[in-house]
Amino acid sequence: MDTAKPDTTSRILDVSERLFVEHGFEGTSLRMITQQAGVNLAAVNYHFGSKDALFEAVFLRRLAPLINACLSELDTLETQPEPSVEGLVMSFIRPCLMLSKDPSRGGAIFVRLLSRTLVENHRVLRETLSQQYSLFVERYSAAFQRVLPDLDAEERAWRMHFSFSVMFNAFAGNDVLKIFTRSQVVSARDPDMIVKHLLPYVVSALVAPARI
Amino acid sequence: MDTAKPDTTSRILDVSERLFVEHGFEGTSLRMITQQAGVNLAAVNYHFGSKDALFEAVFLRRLAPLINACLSELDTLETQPEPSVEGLVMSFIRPCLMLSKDPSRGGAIFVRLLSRTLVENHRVLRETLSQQYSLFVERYSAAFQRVLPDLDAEERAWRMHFSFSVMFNAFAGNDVLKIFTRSQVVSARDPDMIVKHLLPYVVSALVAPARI
DNA sequence: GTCTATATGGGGATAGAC
DNA sequence: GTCTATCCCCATATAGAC
Repeated sequence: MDTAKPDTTSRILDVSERLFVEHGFEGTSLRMITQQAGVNLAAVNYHFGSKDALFEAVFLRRLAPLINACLSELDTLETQPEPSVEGLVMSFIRPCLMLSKDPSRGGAIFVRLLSRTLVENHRVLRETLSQQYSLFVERYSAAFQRVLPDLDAEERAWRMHFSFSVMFNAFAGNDVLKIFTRSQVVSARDPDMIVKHLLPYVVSALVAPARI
Repeated sequence: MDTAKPDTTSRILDVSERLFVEHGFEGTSLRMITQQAGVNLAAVNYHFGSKDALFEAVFLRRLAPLINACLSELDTLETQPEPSVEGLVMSFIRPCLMLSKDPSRGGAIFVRLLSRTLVENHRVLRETLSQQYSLFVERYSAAFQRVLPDLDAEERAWRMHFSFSVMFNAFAGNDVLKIFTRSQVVSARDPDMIVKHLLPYVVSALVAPARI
């Protein structure tokens, strides 16, 4: 078993990922990071150049594999003669599920970080990443058009928007009802439990006949 | 027309609400707030005591009216012999819509702040507010049980969870797909447009027959 | 690559005059 | 209630020894 501690760069990335999601970008100091990573304070600037660049590196490490897994699922789906709505939804859920079950727990944390950074509307998502992965939305838009051809484009776009919203928040573990109650209504941490209820919910909403 | 500038306390609250949602709690300094509000740096500590207390005050000003509007809608609903799922969903949407259309724009900003603070998992939502408004979840849980009696409790809780998640994020203007594309898939800023598509989406998912 | 020491600036909070 | 001036702490970043 490999119990040797990873190199400095990885240790910083792992700790940063956790601290950024816990305290946010502004709320996390280099002192917290380097202390918990067991490295010297100057190490972040030596290895990454700045706190901003470190933040970006945290994303670049995990986002590409996630996107590529989704695109690969879409490739497979497109070879099928009659792709189902379930299949399309699962092409997004499956990679998220994979992340959520990451034994190192880094993946599960990353989805939360993505969610938090999205709501923070941070520069790294607005600029660096959005232009890099716009293909993702194009491919999914086309795929949704294929499985839901009877909806007009506007209604289809909204259902897609809502569906990604609920799926993403489910995996990020965002529980709106937590605002109003200490005890959670659902035990939203077991990924398989999430999917068991999430998939039928989203599919039902997507395939509902259009209102007149 | 009343063009007189509001008093110092209100000005600080208005500016804080906007800056907190824009830059987050940690990313907003008292210097930014007092400068934009056109008041002295010491004013925040004089009127609110601390930055933490100011943050809490920003919430307390708007959350109580929102909750009370929802509870009042539920009261009305419970006088009806056969409340519909649409009616129940609208009992949450209507007060959110009212906020989103607040002519001073403060309300619309507040929903975003609520969303951001939820994801930040800030102390003020975890401690101060959750115990104060746990009645909200109890009332909605009971109401969902009444309109969806055929679902088992677990499935109902999950559907309720997902529904609040998608509704709340819709009003907060959170667009997951923005991560991957500069241009938004939907023009998510017109509240009426949101509701026109949101209500059917949520209702379809809620009323779908339970899977075997 | 790693460390210590430090430069430089901004943060929240407050004392005390007006 | 409002202002100035200031305290003290912690932030990021870097210089330079090892």
